Amino acid sequence: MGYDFGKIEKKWQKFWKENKTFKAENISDKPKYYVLDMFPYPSGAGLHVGHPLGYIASDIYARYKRHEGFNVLHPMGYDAYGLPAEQYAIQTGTHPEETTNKNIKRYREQLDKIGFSYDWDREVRTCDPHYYKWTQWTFIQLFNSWYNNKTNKAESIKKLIEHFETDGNKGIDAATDQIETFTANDWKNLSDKAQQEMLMHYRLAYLSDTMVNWCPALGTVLANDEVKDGFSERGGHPVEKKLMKQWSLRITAYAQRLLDGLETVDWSENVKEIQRNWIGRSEGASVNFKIKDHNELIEVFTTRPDTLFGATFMVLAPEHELVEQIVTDDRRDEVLEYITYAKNRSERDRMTEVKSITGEFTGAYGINPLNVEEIPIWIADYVLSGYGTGAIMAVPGHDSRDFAFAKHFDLPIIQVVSQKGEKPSDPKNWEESYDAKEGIMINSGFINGLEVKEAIAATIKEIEKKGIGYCKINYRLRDAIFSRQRYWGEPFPVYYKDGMPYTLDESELPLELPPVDKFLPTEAGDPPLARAKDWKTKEGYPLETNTMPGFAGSSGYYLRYMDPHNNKEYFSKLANEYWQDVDLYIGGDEHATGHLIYSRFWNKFLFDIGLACKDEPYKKMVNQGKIQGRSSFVYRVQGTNKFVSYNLRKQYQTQALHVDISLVDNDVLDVGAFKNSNPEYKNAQFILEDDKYICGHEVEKMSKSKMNVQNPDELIEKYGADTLRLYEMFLGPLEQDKPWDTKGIEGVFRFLRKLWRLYFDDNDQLIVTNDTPADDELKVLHKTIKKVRNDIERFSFNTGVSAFMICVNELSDLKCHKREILEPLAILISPYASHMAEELWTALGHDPGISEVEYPHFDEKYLAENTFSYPVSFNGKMRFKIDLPTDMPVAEIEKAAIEAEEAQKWTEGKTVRKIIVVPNRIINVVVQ
RNA sequence: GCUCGAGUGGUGGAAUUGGUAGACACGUUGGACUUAAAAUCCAAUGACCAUUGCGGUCGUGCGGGUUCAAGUCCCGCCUCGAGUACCA
Repeated sequence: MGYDFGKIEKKWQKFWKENKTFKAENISDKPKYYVLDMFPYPSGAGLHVGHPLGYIASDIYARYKRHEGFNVLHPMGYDAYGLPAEQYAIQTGTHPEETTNKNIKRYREQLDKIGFSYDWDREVRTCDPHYYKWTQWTFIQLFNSWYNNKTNKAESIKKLIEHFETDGNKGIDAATDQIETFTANDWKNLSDKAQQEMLMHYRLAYLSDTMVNWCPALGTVLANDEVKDGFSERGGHPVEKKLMKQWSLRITAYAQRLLDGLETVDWSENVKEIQRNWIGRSEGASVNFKIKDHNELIEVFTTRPDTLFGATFMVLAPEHELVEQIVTDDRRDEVLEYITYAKNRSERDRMTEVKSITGEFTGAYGINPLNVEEIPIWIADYVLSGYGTGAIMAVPGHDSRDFAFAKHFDLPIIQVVSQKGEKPSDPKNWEESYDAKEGIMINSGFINGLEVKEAIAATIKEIEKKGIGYCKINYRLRDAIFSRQRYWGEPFPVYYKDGMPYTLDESELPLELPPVDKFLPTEAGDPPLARAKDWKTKEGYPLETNTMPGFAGSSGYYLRYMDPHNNKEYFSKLANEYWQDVDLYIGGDEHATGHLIYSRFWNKFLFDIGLACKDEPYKKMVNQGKIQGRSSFVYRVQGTNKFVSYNLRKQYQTQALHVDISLVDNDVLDVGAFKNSNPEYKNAQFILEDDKYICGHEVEKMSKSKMNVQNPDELIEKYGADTLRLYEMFLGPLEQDKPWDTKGIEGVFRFLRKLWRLYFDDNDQLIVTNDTPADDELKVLHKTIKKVRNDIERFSFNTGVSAFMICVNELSDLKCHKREILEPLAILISPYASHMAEELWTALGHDPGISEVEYPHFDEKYLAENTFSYPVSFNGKMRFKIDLPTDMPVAEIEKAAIEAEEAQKWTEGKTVRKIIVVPNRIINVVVQ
């Protein structure tokens, strides 16, 4: 019978489930360790081999930590809201909940077969009212909070109202777009509604008219991170800009803290860098320009205030509010026409036509505040309304975009920075701008002769003194749009009175998702929830018809795992203080600008209001690479039904066609199966090489259309879960993208059977003896313990598997069947091949429960050597080896090396200049 | 364009701190066992040259450099991948 993985794996999966082996306790004397996988969306296609890669890695680590005596929290659940189930509902009428439950069930079955050590009692689903009650609850807290820049945290809106009542907004430094000041009297004279409108400018969850990414095909608004290159990430539909009343979260209030927090977490530099770019902090100055014959000011943001003397014109975004006021009558027609043109240009056009330069002169002039010169004001769509103030001072001499614009419209260019010792040249002859970050100021009044850095400081000082500007930090990060015009999401706990939104009382939560007749917008264009019957409060006020976006439910899920069945609160203080934060987070880096920013924000807010005890949610993160597919191809001779084998294809005009990888073994096509796979191929003919049809191959994304999807269930059926677990790890470094190739799995399967044979003979008889192990056997074991421990600690699971292979090869060669060696080995491999380890453990006479047994420690004394086989190099090239005692003095080693018989050949007729000896490493002889 | 990451045999990859390049595995070839198959085991396997044996030369994307010694460090390029894109 041999290694019967099917029987063994079923048995232990059942045992773990029935005994709740991996249940985590909230009260424990043990130290805690929290291992989390990124929240999966249960898609209809089920798992392919790429999905469990990270889960296997985290499972190995979690099991290792359990062996090390930690109380391990290793939960799993589902990010259950999402577009695919809803799109399916629109097409078929099936309720998304039904689809989602079905998919979750499938997902769970697949996960169970791999033998993960999850504590399933803690499972959460974002679409479960017991769960989303707390998502809604958090929204209410955000609505009732504002961000105090002075204390640098979120505070209660009640405190803000009290301040307004006594002092107006004087002395308030808040994250807000409210710039005008008002007094206590002003505040008191406002109507209820006007007061509510004012507060909207402060709330962390607020309703406003916002330029949004509207996706007509999906019928909803999308967040910036859900749009890629002007198309929706899900479905790839075109996206356009549209002004809509939407809920937003004031994540920009946290920009600096989100940036600073990155310094405190152990994440890959890659993801941290992506987040830094996404937050996009830039330091500079805000400067006010007067407008000739007008009272208004134009505020611009610049990172280079030192180049103010080089500003020869100004540019406003076409949407800028001052355009209509300042445009002169003789320019009005052209300017209005340009605004219309800019508005109608889709985001897509704008992106693809970056190089084309367009703009119009407004007829108005701004006044450079430092040299009082009049400079023309233009409008152009290369200035974005959404960044800074939507207006710039153009310094064509030292900014490539301004330069291109100036060249195109023949505007003046002045050089204000020059390199030390270099003569200024005439910008008229320049081919491109001189974007100098260093240099000496010229043509710049009082800052002439200063270094760029000094000039920036001096200019800011001067404009602050004159009251025309100030030092300013700008962020690229935008507030997060939080409304979706969809059905399958959390309803907002919000109702409207006099057109103003109010939150429901916490006692009314959860506000459950109502049934609707169709999952489509109403005829009036309102979101699907507007179809729900009696979608209003008891008092009859209408409820919000938007729903929350996908990232709402996934932002705080890791906190709910700490205390998932709590009906009174999000999670208890006790549970949170025990589990604190996630020690190890494993998942893809594709969430760098979405989930990983939003959940950090969410957590910081909960930290501010005293709920979460940690400011950062994920202490350490490892990003697993993607598993790519390995597609196979057949080559059809053009215009025929003839297929030519890979190496002969060049002799014909061919067309490469994807062929299902299940029809291909080791690049050889199963011709019969291929013929039967499609009626079109029924009568296909083949041009073979060596009587075989060889397929071509290519590494591509794993997808149905490329016919290269590898499903884990089939592999488990054939080889077992332990083989799959090991093979996924053996494939290569966890963090690296790598192609899936089923060929290699045989090697891992062979290894597990070889391991099995150390314990059992061909008749399934245990052959483990109680003999005392020899030194070389102990050495093999301890060498392996050292390597495997080290490899787990540094997440190098592929080399860990290699170490096991080497160990088993060596023990097999030694014919070692000794308990003192094989018992520790079973524990050592238990995080990897968990089912087999339990089986071996019980076969050795122990009670089940290897997962709690202490992980073996290595003893240096078994690794000690008496001799070392020195590689001897001549001028850096290894020539021969020589065995010498490990404690031999250097002088004697030199002598031994030189006098060795093989050395003569290399020293003959040459002078030995020098001998380098690194003890127990290398000998290098320098000859000439 | 900018930022980050990566380039090692036929393939996946190893070399953790500058110290034996190619561990481990796949694949391939040859052999043992077998009526046969599966399974298992043994041997060879970077390229080139020499093969009667000993061997030798080259080799980690390319070109330089530092060093007794470079896949690893420095400088300059090339290619691929990811992120971002008029961010002032």
